[in-house]
Amino acid sequence: MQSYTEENYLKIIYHLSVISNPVQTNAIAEKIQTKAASVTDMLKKLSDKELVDYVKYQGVTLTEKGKLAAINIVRKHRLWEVFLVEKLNFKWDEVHDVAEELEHIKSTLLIERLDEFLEFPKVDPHGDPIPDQHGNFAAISFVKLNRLKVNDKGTITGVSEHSSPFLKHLEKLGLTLGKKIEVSEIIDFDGSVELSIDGNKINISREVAKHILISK
Amino acid sequence: MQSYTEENYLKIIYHLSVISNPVQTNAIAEKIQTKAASVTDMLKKLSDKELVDYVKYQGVTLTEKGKLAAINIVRKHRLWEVFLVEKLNFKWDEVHDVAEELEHIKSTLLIERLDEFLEFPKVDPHGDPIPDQHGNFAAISFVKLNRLKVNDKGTITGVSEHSSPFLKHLEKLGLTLGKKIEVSEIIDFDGSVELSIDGNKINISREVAKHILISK
DNA sequence: AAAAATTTTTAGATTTGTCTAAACTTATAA
DNA sequence: TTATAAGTTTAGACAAATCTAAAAATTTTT
Repeated sequence: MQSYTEENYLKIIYHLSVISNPVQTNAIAEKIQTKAASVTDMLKKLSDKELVDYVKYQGVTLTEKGKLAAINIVRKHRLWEVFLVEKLNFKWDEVHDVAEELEHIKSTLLIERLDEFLEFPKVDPHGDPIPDQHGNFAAISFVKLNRLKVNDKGTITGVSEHSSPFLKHLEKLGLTLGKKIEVSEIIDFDGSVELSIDGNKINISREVAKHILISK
Repeated sequence: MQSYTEENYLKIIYHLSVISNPVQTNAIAEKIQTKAASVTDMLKKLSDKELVDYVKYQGVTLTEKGKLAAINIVRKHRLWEVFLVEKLNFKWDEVHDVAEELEHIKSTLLIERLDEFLEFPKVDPHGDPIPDQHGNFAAISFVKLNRLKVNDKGTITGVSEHSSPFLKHLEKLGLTLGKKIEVSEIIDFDGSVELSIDGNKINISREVAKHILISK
Protein backbone atom coordinates (compact mmCIF):
# COMPACT_ATOMS: atom_id res chain seq x y z
CA MET A 1 0.00 0.00 0.00
CA GLN A 2 1.20 3.52 -0.74
CA SER A 3 1.08 6.62 1.42
CA TYR A 4 -0.91 9.69 0.44
CA THR A 5 2.30 11.39 -0.67
CA GLU A 6 3.56 8.41 -2.63
CA GLU A 7 0.24 8.26 -4.44
CA ASN A 8 0.60 11.90 -5.43
CA TYR A 9 4.06 11.31 -6.81
CA LEU A 10 2.88 8.30 -8.82
CA LYS A 11 -0.02 10.26 -10.26
CA ILE A 12 2.18 13.20 -11.27
CA ILE A 13 4.82 10.92 -12.79
CA TYR A 14 2.07 9.20 -14.72
CA HIS A 15 0.72 12.45 -16.16
CA LEU A 16 4.19 13.78 -16.98
CA SER A 17 5.30 10.53 -18.62
CA VAL A 18 2.59 10.96 -21.25
CA ILE A 19 4.44 14.11 -22.36
CA SER A 20 7.99 12.82 -22.05
CA ASN A 21 9.51 9.63 -20.74
CA PRO A 22 11.56 9.23 -18.62
CA VAL A 23 10.37 12.01 -16.35
CA GLN A 24 12.85 14.59 -15.02
CA THR A 25 13.29 15.41 -11.35
CA ASN A 26 12.66 19.12 -11.86
CA ALA A 27 9.46 18.53 -13.80
CA ILE A 28 8.08 16.56 -10.86
CA ALA A 29 9.29 19.16 -8.37
CA GLU A 30 7.47 21.90 -10.22
CA LYS A 31 4.19 19.99 -10.51
CA ILE A 32 4.20 18.80 -6.93
CA GLN A 33 5.24 22.22 -5.61
CA THR A 34 8.32 21.02 -3.83
CA LYS A 35 12.10 21.08 -4.16
CA ALA A 36 14.18 18.87 -6.43
CA ALA A 37 16.00 17.45 -3.42
CA SER A 38 12.73 16.22 -1.95
CA VAL A 39 11.84 14.60 -5.24
CA THR A 40 15.14 12.74 -5.36
CA ASP A 41 14.45 11.35 -1.89
CA MET A 42 11.00 10.17 -2.89
CA LEU A 43 12.21 8.63 -6.15
CA LYS A 44 14.62 6.47 -4.19
CA LYS A 45 11.79 5.36 -1.99
CA LEU A 46 9.47 4.58 -4.88
CA SER A 47 12.32 2.75 -6.56
CA ASP A 48 12.89 0.61 -3.45
CA LYS A 49 9.20 -0.29 -3.59
CA GLU A 50 9.57 -1.19 -7.27
CA LEU A 51 6.98 1.35 -8.33
CA VAL A 52 9.42 3.21 -10.57
CA ASP A 53 12.61 2.53 -12.48
CA TYR A 54 14.97 5.24 -11.40
CA VAL A 55 18.43 5.95 -12.78
CA LYS A 56 20.39 8.72 -11.09
CA TYR A 57 20.50 11.88 -13.17
CA GLN A 58 18.47 10.20 -15.92
CA GLY A 59 14.93 10.44 -14.56
CA VAL A 60 12.19 7.91 -13.78
CA THR A 61 9.74 5.63 -15.53
CA LEU A 62 6.81 3.90 -13.87
CA THR A 63 7.05 0.14 -13.56
CA GLU A 64 3.99 -1.90 -14.51
CA LYS A 65 3.06 -2.00 -10.82
CA GLY A 66 3.55 1.74 -10.48
CA LYS A 67 1.56 2.45 -13.60
CA LEU A 68 -1.39 0.40 -12.35
CA ALA A 69 -1.31 2.21 -9.02
CA ALA A 70 -1.20 5.57 -10.81
CA ILE A 71 -4.05 4.74 -13.16
CA ASN A 72 -6.13 3.62 -10.21
CA ILE A 73 -5.72 7.04 -8.64
CA VAL A 74 -6.63 8.72 -11.91
CA ARG A 75 -9.70 6.49 -12.08
CA LYS A 76 -10.79 7.51 -8.61
CA HIS A 77 -10.10 11.18 -9.26
CA ARG A 78 -12.21 11.23 -12.41
CA LEU A 79 -15.09 9.24 -10.96
CA TRP A 80 -15.27 11.63 -8.01
CA GLU A 81 -15.29 14.56 -10.43
CA VAL A 82 -18.27 13.06 -12.21
CA PHE A 83 -20.01 12.59 -8.87
CA LEU A 84 -19.39 16.20 -7.85
CA VAL A 85 -20.72 17.61 -11.11
CA GLU A 86 -23.57 15.20 -11.78
CA LYS A 87 -24.88 14.69 -8.27
CA LEU A 88 -23.73 17.66 -6.22
CA ASN A 89 -24.02 20.37 -8.89
CA PHE A 90 -20.41 21.45 -8.78
CA LYS A 91 -19.19 23.45 -11.77
CA TRP A 92 -16.41 21.92 -13.86
CA ASP A 93 -13.94 24.48 -12.53
CA GLU A 94 -14.76 23.67 -8.89
CA VAL A 95 -14.10 19.94 -8.79
CA HIS A 96 -10.36 19.59 -9.05
CA ASP A 97 -9.18 20.36 -5.54
CA VAL A 98 -11.85 18.30 -3.82
CA ALA A 99 -11.27 15.33 -6.15
CA GLU A 100 -7.57 15.68 -5.33
CA GLU A 101 -8.45 14.71 -1.77
CA LEU A 102 -11.16 12.18 -2.51
CA GLU A 103 -8.88 10.22 -4.86
CA HIS A 104 -6.90 8.97 -1.86
CA ILE A 105 -9.78 7.27 -0.06
CA LYS A 106 -8.88 3.61 0.15
CA SER A 107 -11.83 1.34 -0.50
CA THR A 108 -12.31 -0.81 -3.56
CA LEU A 109 -15.95 -1.38 -2.67
CA LEU A 110 -16.52 2.36 -2.46
CA ILE A 111 -15.13 3.08 -5.88
CA GLU A 112 -16.88 0.19 -7.60
CA ARG A 113 -20.20 1.20 -6.04
CA LEU A 114 -19.62 4.81 -6.99
CA ASP A 115 -18.90 3.75 -10.59
CA GLU A 116 -22.17 1.82 -10.61
CA PHE A 117 -24.11 4.68 -9.00
CA LEU A 118 -22.83 7.02 -11.71
CA GLU A 119 -23.80 4.44 -14.34
CA PHE A 120 -20.27 3.67 -15.47
CA PRO A 121 -19.28 7.01 -16.99
CA LYS A 122 -16.64 6.86 -19.72
CA VAL A 123 -15.36 10.41 -19.36
CA ASP A 124 -15.04 12.99 -16.60
CA PRO A 125 -16.44 16.56 -16.67
CA HIS A 126 -13.41 17.75 -18.67
CA GLY A 127 -13.75 15.01 -21.26
CA ASP A 128 -10.87 12.94 -19.91
CA PRO A 129 -11.41 9.20 -20.19
CA ILE A 130 -12.07 7.16 -17.04
CA PRO A 131 -10.06 3.93 -16.95
CA ASP A 132 -11.92 0.76 -15.92
CA GLN A 133 -11.01 -1.47 -12.93
CA HIS A 134 -8.25 -3.07 -14.96
CA GLY A 135 -6.71 0.22 -16.02
CA ASN A 136 -7.98 0.18 -19.59
CA PHE A 137 -9.06 3.41 -21.23
CA ALA A 138 -11.67 3.70 -23.95
CA ALA A 139 -9.96 5.18 -27.01
CA ILE A 140 -11.04 8.77 -27.58
CA SER A 141 -9.97 10.57 -30.72
CA PHE A 142 -9.83 14.32 -31.02
CA VAL A 143 -7.95 17.19 -32.61
CA LYS A 144 -6.98 20.46 -31.03
CA LEU A 145 -9.24 23.26 -32.14
CA ASN A 146 -6.32 25.33 -33.44
CA ARG A 147 -5.59 22.58 -35.99
CA LEU A 148 -8.97 22.85 -37.68
CA LYS A 149 -9.37 24.62 -41.06
CA VAL A 150 -12.04 27.12 -42.05
CA ASN A 151 -15.45 25.42 -42.43
CA ASP A 152 -14.38 22.41 -40.36
CA LYS A 153 -17.10 21.29 -37.95
CA GLY A 154 -16.97 19.28 -34.76
CA THR A 155 -18.06 18.79 -31.17
CA ILE A 156 -16.21 19.94 -28.07
CA THR A 157 -15.19 16.75 -26.27
CA GLY A 158 -12.48 17.86 -23.95
CA VAL A 159 -9.97 20.41 -22.69
CA SER A 160 -6.23 20.07 -22.18
CA GLU A 161 -6.02 22.73 -19.50
CA HIS A 162 -7.85 22.34 -16.21
CA SER A 163 -7.24 25.63 -14.42
CA SER A 164 -10.29 27.32 -12.97
CA PRO A 165 -9.76 30.65 -14.82
CA PHE A 166 -9.54 28.87 -18.16
CA LEU A 167 -12.63 26.76 -17.51
CA LYS A 168 -14.62 29.74 -16.27
CA HIS A 169 -13.64 31.61 -19.42
CA LEU A 170 -14.91 28.78 -21.62
CA GLU A 171 -18.10 28.59 -19.63
CA LYS A 172 -18.71 32.28 -20.14
CA LEU A 173 -18.22 31.87 -23.89
CA GLY A 174 -20.62 28.91 -23.94
CA LEU A 175 -17.81 26.57 -24.94
CA THR A 176 -18.81 23.54 -22.89
CA LEU A 177 -18.61 19.80 -23.55
CA GLY A 178 -20.95 18.52 -26.21
CA LYS A 179 -21.37 21.87 -27.96
CA LYS A 180 -21.14 21.82 -31.76
CA ILE A 181 -18.89 24.39 -33.37
CA GLU A 182 -17.82 25.40 -36.86
CA VAL A 183 -14.70 27.35 -37.75
CA SER A 184 -15.77 30.39 -39.76
CA GLU A 185 -12.45 32.19 -40.02
CA ILE A 186 -8.85 31.99 -38.93
CA ILE A 187 -7.20 35.35 -38.38
CA ASP A 188 -3.70 35.27 -39.89
CA PHE A 189 -2.45 38.16 -37.81
CA ASP A 190 -2.64 36.49 -34.39
CA GLY A 191 -3.83 32.97 -35.17
CA SER A 192 -7.11 33.60 -33.36
CA VAL A 193 -10.16 31.62 -34.46
CA GLU A 194 -13.68 32.74 -35.26
CA LEU A 195 -16.31 30.14 -34.43
CA SER A 196 -19.99 29.60 -34.97
CA ILE A 197 -21.64 28.25 -31.85
CA ASP A 198 -25.34 28.20 -31.01
CA GLY A 199 -25.93 30.48 -34.00
CA ASN A 200 -23.52 33.14 -32.73
CA LYS A 201 -20.04 34.02 -33.89
CA ILE A 202 -17.29 34.38 -31.33
CA ASN A 203 -13.56 34.92 -31.54
CA ILE A 204 -11.12 33.00 -29.35
CA SER A 205 -7.36 33.41 -29.08
CA ARG A 206 -5.04 30.78 -30.50
CA GLU A 207 -3.93 30.09 -26.92
CA VAL A 208 -7.48 29.20 -25.93
CA ALA A 209 -8.09 27.22 -29.14
CA LYS A 210 -5.05 25.06 -28.41
CA HIS A 211 -6.63 23.75 -25.24
CA ILE A 212 -10.02 22.82 -26.71
CA LEU A 213 -10.36 19.27 -28.01
CA ILE A 214 -12.70 18.58 -30.90
CA SER A 215 -14.11 15.35 -32.29
CA LYS A 216 -15.98 14.89 -35.54
CA MET B 1 -6.92 24.33 10.38
CA GLN B 2 -6.25 20.97 11.96
CA SER B 3 -4.25 18.02 10.67
CA TYR B 4 -5.80 14.63 9.98
CA THR B 5 -4.38 13.33 13.27
CA GLU B 6 -5.50 16.32 15.29
CA GLU B 7 -9.01 15.90 13.92
CA ASN B 8 -9.02 12.29 15.06
CA TYR B 9 -7.98 13.27 18.56
CA LEU B 10 -10.67 15.94 18.76
CA LYS B 11 -13.32 13.50 17.61
CA ILE B 12 -12.30 10.84 20.12
CA ILE B 13 -12.10 13.35 22.96
CA TYR B 14 -15.56 14.56 22.01
CA HIS B 15 -17.06 11.06 22.10
CA LEU B 16 -15.31 10.17 25.35
CA SER B 17 -16.33 13.42 27.05
CA VAL B 18 -19.98 12.43 26.70
CA ILE B 19 -19.22 9.52 29.03
CA SER B 20 -16.92 11.31 31.47
CA ASN B 21 -15.42 14.73 31.58
CA PRO B 22 -12.56 15.58 31.76
CA VAL B 23 -11.19 12.80 29.54
CA GLN B 24 -8.26 10.69 30.75
CA THR B 25 -5.07 10.19 28.78
CA ASN B 26 -5.33 6.40 28.86
CA ALA B 27 -8.91 6.41 27.62
CA ILE B 28 -7.80 8.36 24.56
CA ALA B 29 -4.76 6.13 24.05
CA GLU B 30 -6.95 3.04 24.01
CA LYS B 31 -9.50 4.45 21.57
CA ILE B 32 -6.92 5.86 19.22
CA GLN B 33 -4.77 2.74 19.37
CA THR B 34 -1.65 4.44 20.51
CA LYS B 35 0.48 4.90 23.63
CA ALA B 36 -0.26 7.25 26.54
CA ALA B 37 3.00 9.10 25.90
CA SER B 38 1.89 9.94 22.38
CA VAL B 39 -1.42 11.19 23.71
CA THR B 40 0.32 13.49 26.17
CA ASP B 41 2.34 14.99 23.32
CA MET B 42 -0.76 15.60 21.26
CA LEU B 43 -2.71 17.08 24.18
CA LYS B 44 0.02 19.68 24.61
CA LYS B 45 -0.24 20.53 20.96
CA LEU B 46 -4.04 20.78 21.01
CA SER B 47 -3.76 22.87 24.15
CA ASP B 48 -1.33 25.27 22.44
CA LYS B 49 -3.88 25.64 19.67
CA GLU B 50 -6.58 26.34 22.25
CA LEU B 51 -8.67 23.40 21.12
CA VAL B 52 -8.59 21.75 24.55
CA ASP B 53 -8.13 22.74 28.16
CA TYR B 54 -5.45 20.46 29.47
CA VAL B 55 -4.24 20.13 33.04
CA LYS B 56 -1.32 17.78 33.65
CA TYR B 57 -2.41 14.54 35.29
CA GLN B 58 -6.02 15.75 35.37
CA GLY B 59 -7.20 15.12 31.83
CA VAL B 60 -8.65 17.29 29.04
CA THR B 61 -11.84 19.09 28.15
CA LEU B 62 -12.66 20.49 24.73
CA THR B 63 -12.78 24.27 24.47
CA GLU B 64 -15.71 25.80 22.60
CA LYS B 65 -13.50 26.02 19.53
CA GLY B 66 -12.39 22.39 19.90
CA LYS B 67 -15.95 21.23 20.43
CA LEU B 68 -17.13 22.94 17.26
CA ALA B 69 -14.29 21.37 15.30
CA ALA B 70 -15.12 17.95 16.74
CA ILE B 71 -18.83 18.24 16.02
CA ASN B 72 -18.04 19.27 12.47
CA ILE B 73 -16.11 16.02 11.99
CA VAL B 74 -18.97 14.04 13.50
CA ARG B 75 -21.34 15.82 11.12
CA LYS B 76 -19.23 14.88 8.13
CA HIS B 77 -18.80 11.30 9.31
CA ARG B 78 -22.54 10.77 9.72
CA LEU B 79 -23.50 12.45 6.46
CA TRP B 80 -21.05 10.25 4.59
CA GLU B 81 -22.51 7.20 6.31
CA VAL B 82 -25.95 8.16 5.08
CA PHE B 83 -24.56 8.60 1.58
CA LEU B 84 -22.90 5.19 1.63
CA VAL B 85 -26.03 3.40 2.79
CA GLU B 86 -28.69 5.36 0.90
CA LYS B 87 -26.90 5.90 -2.38
CA LEU B 88 -24.20 3.25 -2.64
CA ASN B 89 -26.06 0.37 -0.98
CA PHE B 90 -23.54 -0.21 1.77
CA LYS B 91 -24.80 -2.21 4.74
CA TRP B 92 -24.83 -0.47 8.12
CA ASP B 93 -21.92 -2.56 9.31
CA GLU B 94 -19.77 -1.65 6.29
CA VAL B 95 -19.76 2.13 6.49
CA HIS B 96 -17.66 2.98 9.50
CA ASP B 97 -14.12 2.58 8.19
CA VAL B 98 -14.79 4.38 4.92
CA ALA B 99 -16.60 7.25 6.67
CA GLU B 100 -13.59 7.45 8.99
CA GLU B 101 -11.54 8.51 5.96
CA LEU B 102 -14.17 10.60 4.23
CA GLU B 103 -14.80 12.70 7.34
CA HIS B 104 -11.42 14.39 6.85
CA ILE B 105 -12.09 15.79 3.38
CA LYS B 106 -11.87 19.55 3.69
CA SER B 107 -14.53 21.38 1.72
CA THR B 108 -17.46 23.22 3.18
CA LEU B 109 -19.15 23.35 -0.21
CA LEU B 110 -18.85 19.59 -0.52
CA ILE B 111 -20.49 18.86 2.78
CA GLU B 112 -23.30 21.37 2.36
CA ARG B 113 -24.06 20.02 -1.10
CA LEU B 114 -23.93 16.46 0.19
CA ASP B 115 -26.36 17.37 2.96
CA GLU B 116 -28.71 18.85 0.35
CA PHE B 117 -28.30 15.85 -1.97
CA LEU B 118 -29.26 13.54 0.90
CA GLU B 119 -32.23 15.79 1.68
CA PHE B 120 -30.97 16.96 5.05
CA PRO B 121 -31.06 13.71 7.00
CA LYS B 122 -31.51 14.04 10.76
CA VAL B 123 -29.94 10.71 11.73
CA ASP B 124 -27.27 8.39 10.36
CA PRO B 125 -27.74 4.66 9.56
CA HIS B 126 -27.21 3.77 13.23
CA GLY B 127 -29.76 6.27 14.46
CA ASP B 128 -27.18 8.78 15.67
CA PRO B 129 -28.25 12.40 15.20
CA ILE B 130 -26.53 14.52 12.55
CA PRO B 131 -25.63 17.99 13.81
CA ASP B 132 -26.43 20.94 11.53
CA GLN B 133 -23.86 23.45 10.16
CA HIS B 134 -23.90 25.29 13.48
CA GLY B 135 -23.28 22.18 15.54
CA ASN B 136 -26.81 21.80 16.87
CA PHE B 137 -28.32 18.36 17.29
CA ALA B 138 -32.01 17.55 17.06
CA ALA B 139 -33.08 16.11 20.41
CA ILE B 140 -33.71 12.39 20.18
CA SER B 141 -35.18 10.55 23.13
CA PHE B 142 -34.83 6.84 23.66
CA VAL B 143 -34.49 4.15 26.30
CA LYS B 144 -32.22 1.15 26.25
CA LEU B 145 -34.15 -2.00 25.39
CA ASN B 146 -33.03 -3.75 28.59
CA ARG B 147 -34.88 -1.08 30.60
CA LEU B 148 -38.28 -1.94 29.11
CA LYS B 149 -40.90 -3.95 31.05
CA VAL B 150 -43.02 -6.84 29.82
CA ASN B 151 -45.67 -5.65 27.35
CA ASP B 152 -43.80 -2.38 26.64
CA LYS B 153 -43.82 -1.49 22.97
CA GLY B 154 -41.56 0.73 20.90
CA THR B 155 -39.56 1.31 17.75
CA ILE B 156 -35.87 0.62 17.25
CA THR B 157 -34.26 4.03 16.68
CA GLY B 158 -30.62 3.46 17.34
CA VAL B 159 -27.73 1.36 18.60
CA SER B 160 -25.04 2.23 21.12
CA GLU B 161 -22.48 -0.20 19.74
CA HIS B 162 -21.18 0.14 16.19
CA SER B 163 -19.00 -2.92 15.72
CA SER B 164 -19.57 -4.91 12.56
CA PRO B 165 -20.19 -8.26 14.37
CA PHE B 166 -22.87 -6.68 16.56
CA LEU B 167 -24.59 -4.95 13.65
CA LYS B 168 -24.49 -8.09 11.52
CA HIS B 169 -26.03 -10.01 14.39
CA LEU B 170 -28.90 -7.53 14.66
CA GLU B 171 -29.40 -7.62 10.93
CA LYS B 172 -29.70 -11.41 11.02
CA LEU B 173 -32.31 -11.18 13.76
CA GLY B 174 -34.27 -8.58 11.78
CA LEU B 175 -33.58 -5.95 14.43
CA THR B 176 -33.05 -2.95 12.16
CA LEU B 177 -33.92 0.73 12.51
CA GLY B 178 -37.60 1.54 12.36
CA LYS B 179 -38.77 -1.96 13.34
CA LYS B 180 -41.54 -2.13 15.94
CA ILE B 181 -41.01 -4.48 18.85
CA GLU B 182 -42.90 -5.58 21.96
CA VAL B 183 -41.35 -7.14 25.04
CA SER B 184 -43.15 -10.41 25.69
CA GLU B 185 -41.02 -11.77 28.50
CA ILE B 186 -37.95 -11.00 30.56
CA ILE B 187 -36.03 -14.07 31.67
CA ASP B 188 -34.99 -13.63 35.32
CA PHE B 189 -32.23 -16.20 35.12
CA ASP B 190 -29.97 -14.32 32.68
CA GLY B 191 -31.79 -11.06 32.04
CA SER B 192 -32.37 -12.01 28.43
CA VAL B 193 -35.39 -10.54 26.67
CA GLU B 194 -38.08 -12.17 24.56
CA LEU B 195 -39.44 -9.90 21.85
CA SER B 196 -42.23 -9.89 19.34
CA ILE B 197 -41.06 -8.57 16.02
CA ASP B 198 -42.76 -8.94 12.62
CA GLY B 199 -45.13 -11.48 14.25
CA ASN B 200 -42.25 -13.70 15.43
CA LYS B 201 -40.84 -14.19 18.89
CA ILE B 202 -37.10 -14.01 19.39
CA ASN B 203 -34.83 -14.05 22.40
CA ILE B 204 -31.89 -11.70 22.78
CA SER B 205 -29.27 -11.57 25.50
CA ARG B 206 -29.25 -8.76 28.02
CA GLU B 207 -25.90 -7.69 26.54
CA VAL B 208 -27.48 -7.23 23.13
CA ALA B 209 -30.59 -5.55 24.58
CA LYS B 210 -28.40 -2.96 26.32
CA HIS B 211 -27.16 -1.67 23.01
CA ILE B 212 -30.52 -1.30 21.30
CA LEU B 213 -32.21 2.08 21.64
CA ILE B 214 -36.00 2.27 21.67
CA SER B 215 -38.38 5.17 21.28
CA LYS B 216 -42.11 5.17 21.88
C1' DA C 1 36.92 20.15 -25.74
C1' DA C 2 37.09 23.37 -22.08
C1' DA C 3 33.99 26.72 -19.77
C1' DA C 4 29.55 27.94 -18.31
C1' DA C 5 24.98 26.90 -17.23
C1' DT C 6 21.65 23.72 -15.85
C1' DT C 7 20.06 19.86 -13.47
C1' DT C 8 20.38 16.58 -9.94
C1' DT C 9 22.10 14.55 -5.85
C1' DT C 10 24.09 14.40 -1.14
C1' DA C 11 24.58 15.88 3.55
C1' DG C 12 22.63 17.48 7.38
C1' DA C 13 18.70 19.78 9.61
C1' DT C 14 13.55 20.30 10.63
C1' DT C 15 8.65 19.05 11.59
C1' DT C 16 4.95 15.82 12.75
C1' DG C 17 3.57 12.04 15.05
C1' DT C 18 5.08 8.13 17.07
C1' DC C 19 7.74 5.01 20.37
C1' DT C 20 10.36 2.96 24.78
C1' DA C 21 12.09 3.43 29.18
C1' DA C 22 12.43 5.90 33.17
C1' DA C 23 10.55 9.25 36.35
C1' DC C 24 6.93 11.36 38.46
C1' DT C 25 1.77 12.02 40.38
C1' DT C 26 -2.24 10.47 42.04
C1' DA C 27 -5.18 6.92 43.90
C1' DT C 28 -5.76 2.69 46.63
C1' DA C 29 -4.73 -0.41 50.26
C1' DA C 30 -2.72 -2.24 54.29
C1' DT D 1 0.52 6.85 56.64
C1' DT D 2 3.60 4.35 54.37
C1' DA D 3 3.60 0.96 50.50
C1' DT D 4 1.89 -0.38 46.29
C1' DA D 5 -0.47 0.14 42.19
C1' DA D 6 -2.27 2.72 38.46
C1' DG D 7 -1.98 6.44 35.52
C1' DT D 8 0.69 10.14 33.37
C1' DT D 9 4.59 12.73 31.85
C1' DT D 10 9.44 13.52 30.42
C1' DA D 11 13.52 12.51 27.92
C1' DG D 12 15.50 10.88 24.12
C1' DA D 13 15.04 8.34 19.77
C1' DC D 14 12.96 7.23 15.22
C1' DA D 15 10.48 7.33 10.56
C1' DA D 16 8.29 10.10 6.94
C1' DA D 17 8.53 13.95 4.22
C1' DT D 18 10.41 18.09 3.71
C1' DC D 19 14.08 21.88 3.37
C1' DT D 20 18.79 24.60 2.45
C1' DA D 21 23.34 24.70 0.97
C1' DA D 22 26.96 22.60 -1.21
C1' DA D 23 28.80 19.09 -4.31
C1' DA D 24 28.53 16.39 -8.40
C1' DA D 25 26.88 15.13 -13.00
C1' DT D 26 25.07 16.40 -17.31
C1' DT D 27 24.07 19.48 -21.02
C1' DT D 28 24.85 23.58 -23.61
C1' DT D 29 27.65 27.12 -25.31
C1' DT D 30 31.67 29.06 -27.09
